[in-house]
Amino acid sequence: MDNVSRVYHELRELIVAGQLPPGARVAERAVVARMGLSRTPVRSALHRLQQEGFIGSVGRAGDQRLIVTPLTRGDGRELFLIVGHLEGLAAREAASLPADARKELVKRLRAVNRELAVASRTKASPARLFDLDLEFHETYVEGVAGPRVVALHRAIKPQSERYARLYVNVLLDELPTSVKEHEMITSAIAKGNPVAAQHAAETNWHNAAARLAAVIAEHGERGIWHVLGEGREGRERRSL
Amino acid sequence: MDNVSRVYHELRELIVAGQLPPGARVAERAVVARMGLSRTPVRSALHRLQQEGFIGSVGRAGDQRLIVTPLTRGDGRELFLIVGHLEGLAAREAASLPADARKELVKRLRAVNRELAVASRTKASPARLFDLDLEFHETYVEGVAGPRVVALHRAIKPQSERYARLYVNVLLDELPTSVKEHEMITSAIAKGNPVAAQHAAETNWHNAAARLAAVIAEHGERGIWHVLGEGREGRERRSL
DNA sequence: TAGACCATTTTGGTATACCAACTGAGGCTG
DNA sequence: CAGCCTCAGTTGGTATACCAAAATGGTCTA
Repeated sequence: MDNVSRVYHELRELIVAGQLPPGARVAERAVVARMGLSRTPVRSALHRLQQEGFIGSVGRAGDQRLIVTPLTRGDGRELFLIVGHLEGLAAREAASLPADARKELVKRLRAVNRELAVASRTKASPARLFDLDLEFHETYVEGVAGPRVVALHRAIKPQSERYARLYVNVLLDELPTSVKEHEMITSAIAKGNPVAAQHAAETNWHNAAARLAAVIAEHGERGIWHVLGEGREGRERRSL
Repeated sequence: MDNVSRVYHELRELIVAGQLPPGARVAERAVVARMGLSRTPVRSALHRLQQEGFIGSVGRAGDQRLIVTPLTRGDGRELFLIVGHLEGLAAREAASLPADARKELVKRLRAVNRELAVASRTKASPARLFDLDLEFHETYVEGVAGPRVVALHRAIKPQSERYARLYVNVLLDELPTSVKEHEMITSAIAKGNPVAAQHAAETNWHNAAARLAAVIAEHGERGIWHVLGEGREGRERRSL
């Protein structure tokens, strides 16, 4: 399963990073050529990406052509809400942990969130802010929630990152709000209040979904059109 | 993708129905022999089942043996909670629908729940009660929630059914409670109260998870041991 | 010149042969 | 008789050849 994992992760990375733009064609044989493997493992990886929603198919049944899933307003909203509910579940579990484990967790959460606050004030690079936000959320999901929630989270969260990366600059303005919401989650976990923790996490993402929807409504659905704007100068390959 | 789907659904049906007991070995070649296809489509279907959690792997990396996912208390609880949150999301969307669409939906929900109440009082067959409960939940998920939620629901809900089928008799005693909870969901949707609808749906499943955990704690984790009790008379094949 | 039609190419799906790693049982040895 | 070792069988992974259907692009005709 090692080779197919490699293909899976490499392609996923390309998609999340936007180097394979939404709507771009993804052809088995092209991936094969790029990766130097046979079609079999590539095919497995593509199936997995397709099932998880990174890749979609267009055309009727029988013959399907694979494309990178477009980024639409509705899809983004749904994605954020799903992630929010998964993390809500995780937060609930986190707040139900024994007191000492909770204390440990809260300590780590506060540390990360403090770093995020500082980085936000000092206008750190978007990438840095991103990673810190990511780390905060991972902290109360990984190792806390059950294996199924963690697996779903790992599969779905990166898809929400596609949206986040695309609208970074606009979304970063709201970072102070996020920091406050993070503190809400943390303190609910600290108090051992599962309902409040769940609610705080869901609210955080619900707000993010609303912000995203507003941004997309204003700026239009980016990414879909990028594909058509080909023929530019020396960019990296924009399709496979 | 047609052949793959056939294999996928047939195997999934066998697993959910319990004809392939938890822990049973699932060998590619055996499935190939049974289905009369080549390994390629079978392999795809198995990968999908594995990713969704119907099938698990045992043994270290490199060589993995596939088995039907065991039914444990922790896994059941997690599964029920996840489904509950997905349906909570759906219920929330349902309650946010325009008034006329909501009215239509509520009408169908009430009809199904009424049927369920009657069937419960008249001690209808477990299968019938099951299908009605299933239909109720499907009604406010399918066609209401977004495509991603629906897809996740379709992949995960059947796994919770494995538990439900295994503990039918015990779970059916609680059916009147379920009927009441269904009415809570329905009326929240009728009132157009998203928060209440979400909460009602989640509560329904949260209670179900608690009931299931209690039953499993009392009766032990069934299913894992069934596998060992092979060699009996003319049962259908219990492994592939 | 515009439109329709046909051949070529490209696509994903399938079957199959080969491979390395692991399992487990049997025999051999002390 | 116990323990170890070897070897065959089984498993999942990979590469590859073949296939049908659909998109593509060019040409021929009205």
